[in-house]
Amino acid sequence: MGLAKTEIFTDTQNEIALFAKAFGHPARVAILQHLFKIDACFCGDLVKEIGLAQPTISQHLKELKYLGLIKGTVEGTSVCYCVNTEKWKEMRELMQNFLSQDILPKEDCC
Amino acid sequence: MGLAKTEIFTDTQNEIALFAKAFGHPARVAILQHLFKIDACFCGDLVKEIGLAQPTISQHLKELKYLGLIKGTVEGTSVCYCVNTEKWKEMRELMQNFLSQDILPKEDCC
DNA sequence: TTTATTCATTGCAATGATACGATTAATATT
DNA sequence: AATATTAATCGTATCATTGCAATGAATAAA
Repeated sequence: MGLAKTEIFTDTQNEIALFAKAFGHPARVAILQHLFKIDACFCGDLVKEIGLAQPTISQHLKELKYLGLIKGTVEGTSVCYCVNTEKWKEMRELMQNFLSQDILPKEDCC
Repeated sequence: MGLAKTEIFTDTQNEIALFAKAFGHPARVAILQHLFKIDACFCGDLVKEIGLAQPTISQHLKELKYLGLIKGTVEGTSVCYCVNTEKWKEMRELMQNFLSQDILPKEDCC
């Protein structure tokens, strides 16, 4: 059916999946890396930097903005994007919890 | 076109996206959490635990196995699944590098 | 005001992902 | 051998995602 049955999972599981899905495309990974590297960036610069069409970049930015991972403020005809560090840390906390489940060293069973 | 243009991104960016996509579904998050919790698990147990049909769980397991994050060994009619801790740590290294880009405290620009 | 620039939105085509019923393959059990 | 159990695979339906051309909206520059 192409639809994830979110209702049978915990909030945490769904939240992890949502953030992970945002990183599930190399363009969004590249956008975030670039925003971290140069602090702030206009959409047009990202189009040049990444190499995808402007509507495509705009769409990826929209998703990242929807999750709160980036912010965008209008500056004349341009829009300045940057990482929302507050939300980023919140997300990282969640993801690192998930990634660090194996603190206790265990033997692989199979 | 529904196709990510992987050729215009770096290997690292594509790799991050691949692993992230694996965590982009709550069922796979739940499967991994359960495998960590009880060390090893049969497919049938996961079907009961998660609440999705057996073919669906089997499909999710296949993806996790393809990425090397889990291992599965046949035990009679059952298949025992467990986390591949080696690969898991490798993946975590990659993801944590990405998640820790903001070590230097910066001001949000917008 | 006219033109240019910048970016969002819309609409479309193509592909991917999710879910499951039905079936198949393999081993255990009787 | 016949049956049961377990899990993979196949086929199919449905929705999601990706990408871009075309267009629209808003501000800046002439």
